[in-house]
Amino acid sequence: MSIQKIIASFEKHISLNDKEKACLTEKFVFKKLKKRQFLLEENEHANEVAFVTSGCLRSYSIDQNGFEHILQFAPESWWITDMYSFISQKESNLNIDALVNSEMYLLSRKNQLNLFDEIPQLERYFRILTENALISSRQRLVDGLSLTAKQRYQNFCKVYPTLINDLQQKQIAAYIGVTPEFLSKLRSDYKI
Amino acid sequence: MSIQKIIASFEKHISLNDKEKACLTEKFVFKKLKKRQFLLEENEHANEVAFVTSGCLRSYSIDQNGFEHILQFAPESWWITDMYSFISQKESNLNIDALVNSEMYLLSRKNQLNLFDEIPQLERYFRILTENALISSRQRLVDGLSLTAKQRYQNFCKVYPTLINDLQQKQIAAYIGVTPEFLSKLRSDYKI
DNA sequence: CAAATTTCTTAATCTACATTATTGGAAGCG
DNA sequence: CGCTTCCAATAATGTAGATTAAGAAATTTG
Repeated sequence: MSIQKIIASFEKHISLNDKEKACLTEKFVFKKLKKRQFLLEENEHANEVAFVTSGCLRSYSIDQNGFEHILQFAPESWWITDMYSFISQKESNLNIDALVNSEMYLLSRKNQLNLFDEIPQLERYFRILTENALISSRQRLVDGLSLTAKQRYQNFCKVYPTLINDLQQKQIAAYIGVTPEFLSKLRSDYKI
Repeated sequence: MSIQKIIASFEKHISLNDKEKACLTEKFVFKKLKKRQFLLEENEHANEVAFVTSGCLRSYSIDQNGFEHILQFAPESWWITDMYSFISQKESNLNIDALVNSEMYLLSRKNQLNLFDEIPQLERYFRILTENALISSRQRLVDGLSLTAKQRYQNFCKVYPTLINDLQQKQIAAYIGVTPEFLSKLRSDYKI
């Protein structure tokens, strides 16, 4: 069953006995989204974090001029939520939607906090997960400040080789921080 | 004693008994840095995380053209390290130095991991700390993609009103991602 | 305290990337 | 199956912010 993918993810960092696994799995709720459907919209509350078992989601903000800026892609076996809203339980500034038909398991903040008390190893898992997310977010900040658009694109191709084929160019553009037109130019220069 | 500032920081998120506090404090090592001295240099290993009790540190990377890009300021009661090197124990890409004479307590990764086992509440504290750091890092990413340089400067003034007086303009410029010349222009436009 | 160094300001010029517009092709849809 | 909507490519023009330079103010150092 696909919920095994969550267990597998946990067991990369911690070990769980059968009782703990049973306790865990009943806290998750299965959900399907069709392409373009939302998991979360701006001004809603992010009550859950999602573990994607198939497909691909993205989180993004929309600026004053209506442009989308993508914060995160979540393909299979990735977690996604609006961390700010999830933790503070305040209104979200982000949108999360499905780029293709997708399946996922949802864990509410309340259930997550209960799990932290019941299974301290789980708090360790999420501590490690968050540390790694922070490292990559900080690296992306440095890249945004140091690299040209072309270098950021080449970097993206190197870091996410599997995503490159599945994503539209406008999604990649909205992630690396350029217009689709300019990314198209970069790619055509690159071919020559 | 200034190590009380660490305890105070812990107690914002978790509660500790006297025995735990004693166990804790003996794991920290006091350190002073004079202005411009390094806590960490590129290619070294970040073996410790620092809790600043006075002064101000910064972490930054140096790009191909020799320009500095600041990732984080750490004034009093903030933590700072190169998370990537600290966790992976690989070579750091960052530098950390003191902007003014500073005092701090260092906690080694080894001691930190031991503390996580001895005092599970401490793992909770660092989980929360890392969650908050991730939220602000992601917000900064969005701001970098959505806002103009002027908006980022105004934002910085709003979010870090206490830092504005203590920091040189070139440090603020290296944080918000503009040249010192352009920040100077922004500020003169702003006054009129 | 004077010299040296660093930082800030101002201004002219330059460029990486945005904006706008047009076209052709692919994908969704009734 | 044709119609519509979306997406990628190309190109002309525009602009936020970089670069360069040089003098003034502040800070450091001997």
